[in-house]
Amino acid sequence: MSKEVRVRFAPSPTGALHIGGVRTALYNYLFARKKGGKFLLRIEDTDQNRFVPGAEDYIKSSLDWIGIAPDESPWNPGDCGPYRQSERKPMYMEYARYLLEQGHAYYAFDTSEELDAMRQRLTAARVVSPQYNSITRTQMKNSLTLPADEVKARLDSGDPYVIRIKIPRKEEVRLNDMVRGWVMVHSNSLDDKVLMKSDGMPTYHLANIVDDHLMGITHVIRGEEWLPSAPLHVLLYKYLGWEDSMPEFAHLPLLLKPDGNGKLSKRDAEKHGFPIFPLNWTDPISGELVDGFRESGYLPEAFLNFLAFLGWNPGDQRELFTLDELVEAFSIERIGKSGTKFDINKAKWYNEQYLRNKSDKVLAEYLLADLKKENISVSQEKAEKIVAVMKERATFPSDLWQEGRFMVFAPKKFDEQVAAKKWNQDAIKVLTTFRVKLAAIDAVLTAQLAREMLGEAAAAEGIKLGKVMQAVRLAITGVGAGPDLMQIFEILGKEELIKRIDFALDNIVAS
RNA sequence: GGUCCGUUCGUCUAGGGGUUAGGACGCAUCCCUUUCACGGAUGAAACACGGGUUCGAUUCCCGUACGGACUACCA
Repeated sequence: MSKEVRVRFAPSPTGALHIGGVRTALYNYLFARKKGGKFLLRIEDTDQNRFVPGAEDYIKSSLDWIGIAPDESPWNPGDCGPYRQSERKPMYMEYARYLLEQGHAYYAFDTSEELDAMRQRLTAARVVSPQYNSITRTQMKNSLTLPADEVKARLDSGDPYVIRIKIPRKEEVRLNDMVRGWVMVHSNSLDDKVLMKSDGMPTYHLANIVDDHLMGITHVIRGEEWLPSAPLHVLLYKYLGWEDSMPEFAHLPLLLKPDGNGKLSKRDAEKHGFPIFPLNWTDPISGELVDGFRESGYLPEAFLNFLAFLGWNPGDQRELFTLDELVEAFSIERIGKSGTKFDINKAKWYNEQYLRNKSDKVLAEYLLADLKKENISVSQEKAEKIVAVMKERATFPSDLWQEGRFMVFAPKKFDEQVAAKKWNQDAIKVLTTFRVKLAAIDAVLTAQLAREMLGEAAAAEGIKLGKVMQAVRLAITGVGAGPDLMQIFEILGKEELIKRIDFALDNIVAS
């Protein structure tokens, strides 16, 4: 029997959660569900300088929005807590000490000025990669170069120090990535990364390995930006004696800019006018607001579906998937290797698909909510009729109202181009006759009845209905295009129609 | 610069030693329709380049180019 799958999403609370992060979380979630395992969330807040208030709530809300809440998290702890690295601070030193004892790590006392000087010296000497490594460490202030008593004295006196990993000089480090296959790196291209910072906090590298091990993580699914440091992580598992339980790695392709190249960034959102964050976010320091998919009118199921397909596909030609269907279809093997450009058109298309699949009842709620903001009230019945005819042309729920304002408000002005082309004596005659007929009926105006009456009006004037339809539409809605006119007539009703015809007759100026 | 990763229509991608290289978004045309939209149909549109290996390569290998990530006491 194989071990229960446990995966984690491990964001840093340094600002709004980027869409790429949401995708990483989603893939982790899908994999966990598919394998009947657990999806955990761990907050990686070891850098106290970069902590941003509210970022953690933002992460939670984002995942909740698309329905992928973690099984274990700071706000829903399991047996492996705490789930914030800052709260796990006391746990890391033990492992750093073990590394020290085993000779795989050492104390370093260099100041940042000394480190800068070292890098400058190496750069000046045209060393290809100036780094703290097996060669340069012999010239720096650390427990490898300093006499033992001085090291002890420094530690005892509370001198600031860091603990660095001692990367072996000649070793081939390899890992079998689930999306990329074998990746090999020679240890001489690795540097002696800091494991414990002088403030007593671990760096990402140590904390990550320790926590993943302690939390029983079986698969690490994360962004490709981590691939270069994965060999370091492999080495840490080995030195900590956890090689046998080392998780499998899957490095996800990055999300790229829609135009040109480069990683998708906040600037792209501003430049192209579409969101790249799941929810609205106001920076607590600058006060700057960035738009979210949710507030921009994207439905969570559409956003989710869109996101899943950024770098993954099911291998067949289906494109519309619910979360459950995604779970069913998901596999890491079908994740692509290359970076993915972000195309907002596809996101809009998904939104349209999901919007149209919603019932008129649900859609009416969106409409009613928008109407309420403007203190307009219409009946549930009328709202449902309106959305029924509007939904085929809407991308966002707000379009239901924005594109259909004429359903409530009579036009005050009329599209001049349409008026110039279509408004003529024939139109005026037909409308006038139609108005008379309308005033004479008692029955409730249905689309079918409206159609008959308008046809009769045209026939009475000896005019082909098709010739004047657009003018009629103009008179009633103010514009030249829209949903089926007879449906609009039915929704508007007799009285409103008469009013609008009268107004149009008085106000449209024919050219 | 160095290390690592990648490269099929504009975009997301399927495929894989012999295919008319398939689908989706977007675009165009046509049909439906009183209009627009929806829907339907059709079309334009791709294997980065150069060498191998092979009877045959877009597919395998090697280079080149291009792109990306990383190169902090940030994650």
